[in-house]
Amino acid sequence: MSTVPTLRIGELSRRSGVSPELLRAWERRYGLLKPDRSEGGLRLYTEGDLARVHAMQRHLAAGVAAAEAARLAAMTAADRDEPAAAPPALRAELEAALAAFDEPAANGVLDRLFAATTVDTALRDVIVPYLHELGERWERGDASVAEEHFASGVLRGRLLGLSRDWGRGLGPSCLLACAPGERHDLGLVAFGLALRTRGWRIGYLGADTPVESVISAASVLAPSVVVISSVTSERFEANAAALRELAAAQSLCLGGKGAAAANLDFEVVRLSAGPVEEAERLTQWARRSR
Amino acid sequence: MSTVPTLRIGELSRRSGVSPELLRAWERRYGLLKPDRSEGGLRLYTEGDLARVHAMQRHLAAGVAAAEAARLAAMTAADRDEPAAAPPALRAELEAALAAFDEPAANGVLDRLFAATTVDTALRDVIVPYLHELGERWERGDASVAEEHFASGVLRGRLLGLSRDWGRGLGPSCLLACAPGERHDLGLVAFGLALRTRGWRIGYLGADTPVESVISAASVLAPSVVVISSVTSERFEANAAALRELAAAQSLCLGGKGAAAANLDFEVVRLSAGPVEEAERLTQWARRSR
DNA sequence: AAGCTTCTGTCCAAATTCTGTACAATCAAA
DNA sequence: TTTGATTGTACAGAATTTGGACAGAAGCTT
Repeated sequence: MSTVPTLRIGELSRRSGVSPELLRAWERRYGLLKPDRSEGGLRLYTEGDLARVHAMQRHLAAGVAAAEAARLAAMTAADRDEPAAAPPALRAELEAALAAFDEPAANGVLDRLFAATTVDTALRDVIVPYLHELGERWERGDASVAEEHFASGVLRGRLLGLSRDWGRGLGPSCLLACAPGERHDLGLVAFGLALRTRGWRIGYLGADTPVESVISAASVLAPSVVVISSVTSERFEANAAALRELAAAQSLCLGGKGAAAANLDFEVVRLSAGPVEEAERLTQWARRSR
Repeated sequence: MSTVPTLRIGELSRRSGVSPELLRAWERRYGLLKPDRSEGGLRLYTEGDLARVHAMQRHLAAGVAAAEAARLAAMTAADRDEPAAAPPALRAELEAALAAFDEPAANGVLDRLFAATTVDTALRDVIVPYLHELGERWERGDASVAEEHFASGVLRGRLLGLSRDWGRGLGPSCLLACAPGERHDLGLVAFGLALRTRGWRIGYLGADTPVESVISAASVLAPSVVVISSVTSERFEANAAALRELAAAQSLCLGGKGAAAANLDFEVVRLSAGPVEEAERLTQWARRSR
């Protein structure tokens, strides 16, 4: 539900009929909205915030006290962020189709998924969990290499299709690469897509990228942030020296499951939760520190 | 980018209704436009720039703050209206865009390419030659790893986009995989697309696939032909035993540059010319042996 | 060369928004 | 009735955003 924050308080007031003073009061007293800020500190709201204000107004009109109404409005918004029926069923269908090497069926499921929900939700509730589970089955020996290859191919095609023109725009830019030797790139692509919906420009180098190559690409693209991803911490530790050098020159983050456990002798931001969650976190951080 | 840069600021102002001062302010403050310059330094705009200004105006009219409107306008890819150009020129443009890590520009070139010609021609005259040359530059040390990764990512996204539903249909089916250890999958994807235009059904396992995985996938999909690809002959030779076994059970072809030179102790069809040419050859063969 | 346009750089002013505090009306409980 | 919390509103003074203006130099057209 999160779109790019664009509306200032006056416009939100005009669209909702709630005075700017009251909007600020609701934010201060109940935390109803948590708008991003412009460089100069002006509040920037999303369409989703407008929906939340409308919910607040409905509850007020029904006679609910303001504090309660705010709580309810926040609840309904949270509900909407996790749409109910579709995703779990779709995830099972997707899994069945891919296990049967049935590419058209898998694409049909993905069609319905993307038609019914946002990229964020599709990634968070279906694709990433599916990849997670595939990885676990793989570790247990329950998934064949063939299945893993086939599924990766289908999903990579769809996700890269969505990545179309993700390098375009004016937002902060992020250079993405997998650590040397790392071949699991789909989580990184998902992360890139989640960043894209938040207004970022993406530069993508893909699987198994030497750190020097990241450095050389960064010198051309001058990204706001560089993110290097790996599922195992060893790939970070084996390149600690080069990574430290990169961290000195660039704003660097490490991502993927391996980021949390990596034992490194320098400070670095680690993004080891889900792609969508970390994209949100990185976006907040970028807004604060620009 | 989009048309020949020809409009000066006054003309752009007249067509958009935005004052020259404001156009310059938008450029300076938000980077909305990045016009080329005449020899004397005058700004020269394209039709695409006009579209971008119009997008900016739409967002402003919707009440979005100017800074955010510029961001949105730059994210929209409304500016594409390109004159058709000959493949050789497009190949050079593609190379330049990818060398500069300019993904939107590369996609613009590919858009024009696929709009102006068939998949076959695009693959044969632009994509495959480009990959060829990238490989040669890489061997000479003239292409950076970063460039190779970035270019692969962009092209993989486009080609896999075209691969949509290539497993559907009634024609002969072909299972594709790269040999174990082989990472260059784009030629194989191109081959799959060329087969697809000739009516084949494609099952795709992608890079670095163990031969046993190919066998297990083949047992599910029961393809008419299995094609395994590698750019070096060693990857075939190292798996000779497994390949012979596979060749006994399945109609097998070896593809890629490594297929011609591979020293093997059993008979196997080798497809080592270009993807499009070999797709044609394989299709003829399938017709005859049916 | 004349006349128009465009260049860069700087300044300005109106509108909007910011934070923080204050205040009146309402309402439930003491 | 009194008391205190809740809630919508108001305002002051500073800061931000944004469109516009202008000067002097330089490019472009005829």
